[in-house]
Amino acid sequence: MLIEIDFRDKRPLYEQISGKLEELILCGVIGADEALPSVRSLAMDLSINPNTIQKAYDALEQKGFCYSVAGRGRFAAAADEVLPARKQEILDELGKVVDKAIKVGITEKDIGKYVHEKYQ
Amino acid sequence: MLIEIDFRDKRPLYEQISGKLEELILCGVIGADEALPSVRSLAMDLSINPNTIQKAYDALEQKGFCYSVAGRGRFAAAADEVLPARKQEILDELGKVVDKAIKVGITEKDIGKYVHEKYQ
Amino acid sequence: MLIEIDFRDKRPLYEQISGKLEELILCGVIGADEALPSVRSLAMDLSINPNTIQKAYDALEQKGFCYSVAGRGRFAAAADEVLPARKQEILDELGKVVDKAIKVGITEKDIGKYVHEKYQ
Amino acid sequence: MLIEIDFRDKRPLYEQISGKLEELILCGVIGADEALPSVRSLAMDLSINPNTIQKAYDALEQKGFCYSVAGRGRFAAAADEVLPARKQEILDELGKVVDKAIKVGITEKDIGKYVHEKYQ
DNA sequence: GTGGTCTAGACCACG
DNA sequence: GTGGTCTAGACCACC
Repeated sequence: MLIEIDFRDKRPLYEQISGKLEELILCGVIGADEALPSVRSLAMDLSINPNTIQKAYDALEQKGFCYSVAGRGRFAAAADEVLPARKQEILDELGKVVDKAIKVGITEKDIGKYVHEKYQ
Repeated sequence: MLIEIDFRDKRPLYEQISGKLEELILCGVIGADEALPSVRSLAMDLSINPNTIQKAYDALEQKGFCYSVAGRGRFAAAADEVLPARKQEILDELGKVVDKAIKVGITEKDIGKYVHEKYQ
Repeated sequence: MLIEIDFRDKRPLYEQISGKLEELILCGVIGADEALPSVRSLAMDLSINPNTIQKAYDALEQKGFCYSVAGRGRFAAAADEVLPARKQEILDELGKVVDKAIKVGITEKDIGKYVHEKYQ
Repeated sequence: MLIEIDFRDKRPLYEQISGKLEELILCGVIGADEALPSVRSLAMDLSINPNTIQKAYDALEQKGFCYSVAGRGRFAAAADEVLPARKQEILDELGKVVDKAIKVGITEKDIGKYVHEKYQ
């Protein structure tokens, strides 16, 4: 699988996992209506308690990144459906960071330069 | 006092407190070598246990935002001494957000526009 | 366990504990990613309050000697990751002592002889 | 006066002060049987509580660095009388640091090189 | 079970 | 009065 866990990461495991899956869905690595690995198989794969995977999937579904069909499994939502919300989420985050930057006297130009480098 | 606590905030109390104090010191509201409120008095002020304040102050001191003198009290460090580190910290944070933005297809131009609005 | 507490020692308990653990990790007695005793169990072991152990572990983690995983426990960092910093720390300490020695007229040769004996 | 206080120093004030005086006496800046400043004048000088100075002088006298004459004041001991003890004290300290160095794998050669630089 | 946070109340050294 | 350490016991999220 494409998911790797970083045990040093301070975020809870389930959040790491759901985060990774969000990415995979958004980037199209997991296509629309494609089946996600079952709770048990993914748990085996990552050597992690199934409860934790369950929690990750619950969070994912709650955010609209996948849907479950009773008795059949879980399937990815279409990237287009969740992308706009996700974009807004990121922009909000960006807003907070910029606020902090302004407070300590980082100029708009500094940020522009820094961002530009990232896009190279 | 200039510190207020938000009990709905998910962050631990001590982090909220040390965060606020960081700001106040960085922005010069608390000048270099100015005395910070004593552990006990701030605890009374915020109706919070002194141990929690102590922990907040410990974190603050560990980051270099203040220093303590036995029997005398606690004093703010000069803003200049900690500002550069703080700036870098914020830029790093910015970097992470931009990485996410790139991943979901937000363009550099979008970010630039968004940032520009913030600076108005 | 390999940790013992000396109540005559003037250093605070948490410092003694974190100090001992630093040693054990640096010398490889506790290998990389090996689990450290849990806060509660070590507290029982040493007949010490869990909060004190927690504080010791916090200090340890802050210095990079271990990392914690929520719900799983605490694990030692690789010795290689922290050894260089520790070496520098010791050399700095050495520097201070040598400065004092110079001030009172101890010769380089005296020190050399003294150090040499230690290495026998 | 030649004494300066560093409020960021974690050592208690009285220890800083007695330490500085020890140095001055050992290096001969304050000659044998020379009068030390009175408690009150030194307290004024450093803007410090006289009790603190008193404590520093007590420590100094207890270590043999000075002696007091009732009604006349306090006078420095001869450097020769206290030097040997002080030298041994420093060598002991050196021993502890070297022990630590050995434990983390610093070689005798490394130490030699480091010490040599200090003596340049 | 684990780590993390918080409260309550005590004691110490320092100034 | 100040900061610092320690104990006792509680609650939470995570696994």
